[in-house]
Amino acid sequence: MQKAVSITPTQIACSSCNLREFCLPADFTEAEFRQLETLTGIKRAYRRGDYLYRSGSKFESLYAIRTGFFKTQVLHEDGREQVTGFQMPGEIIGLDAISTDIHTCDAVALEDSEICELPFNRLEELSRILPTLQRHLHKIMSREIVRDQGIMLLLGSMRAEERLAAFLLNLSQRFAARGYSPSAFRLRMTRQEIGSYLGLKLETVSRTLSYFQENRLIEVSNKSIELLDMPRLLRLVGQQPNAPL
Amino acid sequence: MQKAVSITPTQIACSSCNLREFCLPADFTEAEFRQLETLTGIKRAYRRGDYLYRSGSKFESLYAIRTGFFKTQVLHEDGREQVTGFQMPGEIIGLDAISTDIHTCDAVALEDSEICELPFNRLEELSRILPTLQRHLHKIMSREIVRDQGIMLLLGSMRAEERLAAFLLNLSQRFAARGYSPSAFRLRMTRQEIGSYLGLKLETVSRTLSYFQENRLIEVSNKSIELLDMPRLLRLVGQQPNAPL
DNA sequence: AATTACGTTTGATATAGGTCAAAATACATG
DNA sequence: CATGTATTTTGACCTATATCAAACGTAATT
Repeated sequence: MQKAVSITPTQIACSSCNLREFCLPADFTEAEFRQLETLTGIKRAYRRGDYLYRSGSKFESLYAIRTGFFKTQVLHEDGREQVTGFQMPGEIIGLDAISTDIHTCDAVALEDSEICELPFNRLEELSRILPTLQRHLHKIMSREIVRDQGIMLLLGSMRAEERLAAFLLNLSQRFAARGYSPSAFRLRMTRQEIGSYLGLKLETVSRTLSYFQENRLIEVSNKSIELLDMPRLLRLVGQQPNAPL
Repeated sequence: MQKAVSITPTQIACSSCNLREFCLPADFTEAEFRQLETLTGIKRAYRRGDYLYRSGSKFESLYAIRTGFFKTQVLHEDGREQVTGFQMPGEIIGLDAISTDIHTCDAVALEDSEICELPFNRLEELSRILPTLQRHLHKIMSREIVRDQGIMLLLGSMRAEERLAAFLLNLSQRFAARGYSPSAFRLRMTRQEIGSYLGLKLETVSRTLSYFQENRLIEVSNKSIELLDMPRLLRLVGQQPNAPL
């Protein structure tokens, strides 16, 4: 993460928290902003491997990622784990816990990170006063539902190559939205974690990446990825079940 | 669907819409109820196969299912489809569309059904006035996110038998919550649709059901299912990857 | 009641991805 | 810097599930 995002007027007020998701298309008035600022509360730093919260812990706040990278995972009693997402700056985590006031997944820092805690009660109060904020909160939750549907489609009906291509393109697009290169980036997660997210074994992830490289679709070197042929990657994702590379 | 759900005082006010999800633990005052009732708007009937909404159509309302059964599905450009859920009375559909004001999936009636349309603007207005309703709406959306995480776990790390056992137990539990038998019910969907939902081919669904039957876990006859051995089904779900039946 | 369309079951066979294992590489720690 | 630990790659082999195909039921339609 080197380059900063261009800050539009509407983003200044909460740029301290990098609340991309909250700030995006919001058209708050000056007065509303001041209220919003009372919300953007405690900031915290996390080291790689630290848990932001654990499954089972009490829900108090949503968290906006300022810098760094997180993963969320649900654990099955028998020890199997499923990575449910990778989150980057500007994204909000903790939405699952609203349902029961108990977190239903773990959130773990994949690198040293800073987050901004958003006490949920405060957020609800404010969103009763600020319809724009209310709408925004709803959109964020709905977006998460849509994202999950996309993952179901991926897990339920794509083969390994498509899953991996979709994964890389998704990261690419999210980096681009943050002002970073869409075609060259560093993976923050292990092959194992990618595999868990995509419903594949780590060996399959590794093999498929190698295969993409042989075919000049990407260039991989450990965690460094370069997307060499986006059009072909895109075609791969929207393809018939057994289309050739 | 033959037996009605027992109606608690808090459920009377909106029982006309069977808004189980909204009514569950809500402790509204008399006055609040009257306001809520202004919301529960248009009721509509759908025939089997009818679309409640389609992917791409404009978002106006959430829908509460009063009677009947629906499925939601997302379509991939190449024609592949993924069933993302089966919904029964008292459940709310349409949450995905809040994100962009456009529906991102289709909702199709699996049998003749009645729904109750909840204009979303009205719902947002009301939930600014009624914190209980606001909280409730948030919980419903969050619950959907949690449900989706569960499906990711299922699709990403369970094998066919576990998926199907989890599916049957989930239906069982939801029927039970509505006052119907948890152990004998009729599937409203085809093997094909079950397969799509579980990331399996219809033949695999059929074979696995037959296998369960041979092992006296269930009794299947076309769409009629009877769960004969819930404890064993439960054990099957929470089991090591390759545990024996 | 006969006809047709649709859904389900079952079998035989193929294959994508899993499993197991070993070597190679990167990364962290004293 | 050296040493140990974790991650990644690659190979050989295996298995769960997909695919293809045919027969069988069931439910709508004439």
